[in-house]
Amino acid sequence: MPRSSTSSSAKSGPVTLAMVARRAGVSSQTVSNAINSPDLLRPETLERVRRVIDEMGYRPSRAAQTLRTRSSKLIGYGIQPAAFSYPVLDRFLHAVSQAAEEAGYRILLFACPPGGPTLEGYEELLDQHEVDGFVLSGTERGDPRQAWLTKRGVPFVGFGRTWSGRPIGDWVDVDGASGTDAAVEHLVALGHRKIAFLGWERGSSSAGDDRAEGWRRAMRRHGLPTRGRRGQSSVNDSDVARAAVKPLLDGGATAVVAASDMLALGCYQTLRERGQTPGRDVAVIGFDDSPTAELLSPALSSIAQPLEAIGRECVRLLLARMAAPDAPPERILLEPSLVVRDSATASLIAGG
Amino acid sequence: MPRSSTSSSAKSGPVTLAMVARRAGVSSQTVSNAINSPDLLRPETLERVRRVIDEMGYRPSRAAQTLRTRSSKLIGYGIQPAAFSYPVLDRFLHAVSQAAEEAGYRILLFACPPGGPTLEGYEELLDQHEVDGFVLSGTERGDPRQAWLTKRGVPFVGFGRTWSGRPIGDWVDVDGASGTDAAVEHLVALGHRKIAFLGWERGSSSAGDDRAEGWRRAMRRHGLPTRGRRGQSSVNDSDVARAAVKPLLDGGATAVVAASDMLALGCYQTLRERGQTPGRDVAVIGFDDSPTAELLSPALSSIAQPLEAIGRECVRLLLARMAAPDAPPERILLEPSLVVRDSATASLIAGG
DNA sequence: TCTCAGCGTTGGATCGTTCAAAAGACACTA
DNA sequence: TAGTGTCTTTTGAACGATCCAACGCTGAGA
Repeated sequence: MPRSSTSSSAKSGPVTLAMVARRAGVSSQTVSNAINSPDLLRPETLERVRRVIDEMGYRPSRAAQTLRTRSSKLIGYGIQPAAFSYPVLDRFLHAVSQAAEEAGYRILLFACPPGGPTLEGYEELLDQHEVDGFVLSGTERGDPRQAWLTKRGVPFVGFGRTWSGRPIGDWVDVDGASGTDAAVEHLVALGHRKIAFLGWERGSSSAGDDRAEGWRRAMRRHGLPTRGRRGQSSVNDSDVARAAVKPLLDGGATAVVAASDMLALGCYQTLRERGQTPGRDVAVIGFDDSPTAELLSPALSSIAQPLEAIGRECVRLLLARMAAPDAPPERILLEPSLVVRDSATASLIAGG
Repeated sequence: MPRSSTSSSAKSGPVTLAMVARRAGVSSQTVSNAINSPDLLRPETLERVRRVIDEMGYRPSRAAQTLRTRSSKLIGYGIQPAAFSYPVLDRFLHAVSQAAEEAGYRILLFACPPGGPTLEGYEELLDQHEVDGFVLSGTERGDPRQAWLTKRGVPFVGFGRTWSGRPIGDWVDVDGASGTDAAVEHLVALGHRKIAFLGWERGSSSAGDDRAEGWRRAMRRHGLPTRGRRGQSSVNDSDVARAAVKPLLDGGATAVVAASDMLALGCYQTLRERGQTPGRDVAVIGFDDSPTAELLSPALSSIAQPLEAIGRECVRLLLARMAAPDAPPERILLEPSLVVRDSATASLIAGG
């Protein structure tokens, strides 16, 4: 019956390879092989060693493994202050952690200073050999991290494309354009023609531009005009968001696709100020499917990112990069999915 | 001029203590002392060693330090799947990371399985000597973690009280009762008398019961009846939340204090269904001050937790416990602050 | 008959750091 | 001059794992 190391090693400190070896009557290298390359052992030896490992509750010391193999089995993730984070960060972190663990890795969190990530934290972690690689997120135009990590030969994967210049390194991203495109399709099917887009300032956020592009191309495909239907808000200001909606509504828009749930909320507010009801007078679709979306009244339709898949792919690409540093870069574009709720179900054709 | 290890060690691998020692003309122990106990060196030697360290961009290897000192300088945090997390987790994690870094520690994330944290992940991390201690959160009645960690002599700190039986270990918590008490005070000052509380099922969440208690005592202090004014919703179901609000409104409540922003949102919805306007017809105050609170219309008043202070205190208590394993436990109760927004500003007295 | 690759295992060196204790330098006293 | 004490630096040995080059033996191929 397996026993935890607690009881077996109560007085004598941790159980080591050598202790297991002595008890099993083999050398410590054999025990090491039993764990790392079991096929090298004769089946009966393997069985015996394994039994002793279980009996003694042996677990290899990560510090010693790291020192010897020069691999910490840790993946660094720099967490940014709240202002820059996004509403489903917790789900993303859980997904990445889970995927990492399945591959024997863990996530090391470190705090990025406010005002955008600097290289300092990354450099320290690397110089101390504390991590094997990084997962980046919140990469924007002019972000120096990818180029710097590439130059140093450090494995990394971005959640989010590299937007500036030619692409650097591996990344996983969500096809935001495809999401807003699908949103427009859904609205057109409901009978909407005057569909506006509420995003951020042009060029201020690459993901935002991408989402705008999906709207634009779907509109064009249906022969619908986009002029005067694109509203621009600043990133973190709900007042500006509310103001930006007004010209869209003045222009007679019957539906609004927003680049985030926060912007969609701004849209809700402006509608209410005008005595209109979101979902009935004007359809609204958000982006991110944040937890509050389904709690709003009316419940907010939103474009959901496949976070579990994102986490899985991030880890997969990162491990592949570690295994083959010179392999050609791999880029994964995942499809988001439109979650339809009350804010975008009423049909314009049937009248409502 | 300090140079990163990149350039100095481009071909020869990492800069080690021995390399610094050779270049500085001292033994490696002296270099170690220069870093860990500078007062042992003669000032001029110290100066010389330090210059070489800078020149070569030397940074000690954490793995080697960990192996030798048996301290990884890592703090474990088990992240739970989204359903159990709470809306300001990202800010909490950033705060803890930051505080940890200032003390030379980092946060190691690991994924807890859905359905509540198990001991397995904690045991593995400990047996492998991967972490020095833990920060726990989401502790509820019957949570086995504190007792188990205490028995094994592992340092930990809870964000959230231990509720079952007598208290175990150190913790940092927010005085939820004080928060809801203050909310009631604020509402009373506005002229409200019929103030309801919307919480979770009695006993299902200890923090929820605590928040209810603050409401009850403040009501009692003002001689206001609480009977029939406490609504109970289940934890993660917005339909139930909406239903639970109805009897409260039927009872003539002019204000609702909710145990979370999500519940407050359910309250918004029910009000709208009845053609009433939150903030004008019925005042609403939420809890957590999640990012969406200020984006709602009307902007939701909410009780904000001092997350930076929480992170700081968590780290402080944890380090203190590591330094003195047998010291009496320390418990910190922090005051939340009421953030007043449009959902609770209209005075009942002046009429509105 | 001789060479040699392969079998499963072992001993020894090594990763980079810190700890404990010894050694050297130097001044001061007897 | 030898002895004592203080201050500074060095030496040698861990810490716990993995990598490398053997070990002695067997059977196949030349």
